[in-house]
Amino acid sequence: MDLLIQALEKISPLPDECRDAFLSVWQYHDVPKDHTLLRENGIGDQLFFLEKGVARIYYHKNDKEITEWIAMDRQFFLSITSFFERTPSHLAIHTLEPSQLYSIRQADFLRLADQFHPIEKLLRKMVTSSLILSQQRMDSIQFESAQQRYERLLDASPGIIQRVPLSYIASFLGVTLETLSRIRSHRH
Amino acid sequence: MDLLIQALEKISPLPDECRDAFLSVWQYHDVPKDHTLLRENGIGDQLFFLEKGVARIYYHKNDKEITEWIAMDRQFFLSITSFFERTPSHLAIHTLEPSQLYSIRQADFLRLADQFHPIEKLLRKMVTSSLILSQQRMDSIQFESAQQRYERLLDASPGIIQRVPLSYIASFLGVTLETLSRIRSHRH
DNA sequence: CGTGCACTTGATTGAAGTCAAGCGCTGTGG
DNA sequence: CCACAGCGCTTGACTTCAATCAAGTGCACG
Repeated sequence: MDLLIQALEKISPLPDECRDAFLSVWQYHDVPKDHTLLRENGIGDQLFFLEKGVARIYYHKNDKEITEWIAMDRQFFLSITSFFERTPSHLAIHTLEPSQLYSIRQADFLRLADQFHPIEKLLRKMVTSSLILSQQRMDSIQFESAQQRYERLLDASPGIIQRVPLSYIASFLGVTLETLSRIRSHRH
Repeated sequence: MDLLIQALEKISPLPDECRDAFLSVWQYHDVPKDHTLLRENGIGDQLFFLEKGVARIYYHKNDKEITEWIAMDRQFFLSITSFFERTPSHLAIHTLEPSQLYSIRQADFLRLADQFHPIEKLLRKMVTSSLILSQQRMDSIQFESAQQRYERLLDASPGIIQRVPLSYIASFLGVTLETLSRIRSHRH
């Protein structure tokens, strides 16, 4: 649980008494590669912390699979679209490597936030960073070419190419697999 | 100040003692049409509440003007990009009608959030709704045609066409003025 | 009565999607 | 041990949506 605690403290420090209450509502999962952690069961209202491994959040939209997020070691991640009841049907999480991760239910998080000011603050900061990421991604989709988005991704997550199939990366970048392939061939 | 209080209470109720402290840091502005409220002065880290009127937040990106948001009566609005120090240079706010509005500095908001749990919660909820909006908009940009985005806007803000020049609406929708014009001519 | 602004219309271009075929592994059954 | 099936990725031809560039219209106001 050390890595989780560290990551939390980095966002916003928690006094001991509420830290214990908070940590107790996280669930640990140790799963193999290609494991489907969540599947269309309506319980997508969770926040995750990936201690080690690679995971992918995706959902279906008009029979197409959309990769909403790819998380790697020591990242928090959530399906923004379903954490806040705008639930797209069919949310799923799927590991791409053997992974260890923690999850917390939204309801538990909110209950503790009501009870403890520092947890409310932590939550606010987490939502804020999600918002910033969301804006950056929107900006990227709106104003950058697929080429630039790809280069930005390589920059932000070096090594992702080795660990994640291109088809998922393409979907995450919002382009087709063919387009991604062409981007990769034109620039070395 | 009644409309502001009402709008705040609707998001998250505030006990009297912190409500007074909170309200005291809001600034009132009563400005004519075509008034530039903020202009490239680096003080874009503000949240606004538009009591009455129409306002537009925009910034410059490679010499082009990007309309980030158009707010109408009784809406909160902020430049997400600059409220959280990802500051794009040259943020500006501009009224499109005579308007009455309130503003609060980010620093004041944060200070009071630290002091009062209910204000922290209010802030968290506001950031959360921004995040949801941001996601919806991203989704819209990524998966919908310009046509569909336009129709969605008409739905969400009927009357906006009468009150806001098409060039701003086009920029807000992420298309050129010409494209918007064609969209409008093809469908009634 | 022009000058400019808000918008429209037309012609051309470009980025990415779609459909379709092909290539090179890897793993499994005969 | 080979053969072929399937997956992951590439390549090619064609289409589509929206950007760009370039005129043109019509109205508002000084």
